[in-house]
Amino acid sequence: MDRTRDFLDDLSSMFRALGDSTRLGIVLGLMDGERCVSDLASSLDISESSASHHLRNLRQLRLVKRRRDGKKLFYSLDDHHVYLILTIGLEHQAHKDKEES
Amino acid sequence: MDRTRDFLDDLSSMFRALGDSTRLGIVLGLMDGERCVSDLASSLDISESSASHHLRNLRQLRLVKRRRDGKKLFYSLDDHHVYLILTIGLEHQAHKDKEES
DNA sequence: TATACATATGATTATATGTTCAAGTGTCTA
DNA sequence: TAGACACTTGAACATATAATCATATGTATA
Repeated sequence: MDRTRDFLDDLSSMFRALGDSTRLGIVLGLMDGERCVSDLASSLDISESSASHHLRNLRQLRLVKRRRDGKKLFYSLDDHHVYLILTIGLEHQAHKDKEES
Repeated sequence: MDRTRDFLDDLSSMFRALGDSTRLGIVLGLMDGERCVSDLASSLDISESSASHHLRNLRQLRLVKRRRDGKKLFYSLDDHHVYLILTIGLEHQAHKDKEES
């Protein structure tokens, strides 16, 4: 009955999902709007299979959602919080980079 | 010369650091203020060695900082962005939990 | 300065995770 | 309805990572 543990596990899973540079590239690529798999794969220079695996991971954690249009599946960020977390992460990183120079 | 890649690697490293439930427990435990290693270790029910390893990881990424007072080392969050990211993460998770019920 | 305390570090090992490849599913169009 | 497209899935493998244990370091105090 340890909800604290589950909560920690769930939240850390979300951060872990963003903790892979390929997946992070994907979600950052979705900040401007929806994209289909082949588009993401080619712009990130990864295989469609790899993109698909990562998108599955992100979708299971409800970080992204998708809709079908014909043969294509368009992915987008699922929730405003995801956008916020990414924005602050970007700020944090920019701030660190500035300090280092 | 690929700064984009480095930027992605650095940012994903930060998220990855928060993507382990033990480390996440540590930083959440620091949201209320500084704590020493033995204190963190006992409250999270982990060994001091494990706590120390994780704190080292977090410190290398500049997510936490420390100060010495006598024999003890007091750790705290390094930067306001870290606090913000955690806050939004907590909100996101609470929001998801609510939807699920 | 010897001892205890608080923490750090390095090596080892077991597990988790990302990538790849081959095969499968769903959708459109000729 | 056959073929092409767009994507998904599962298995296999290689690498990354966390936990543990033994040892080392830094600090206070008797």
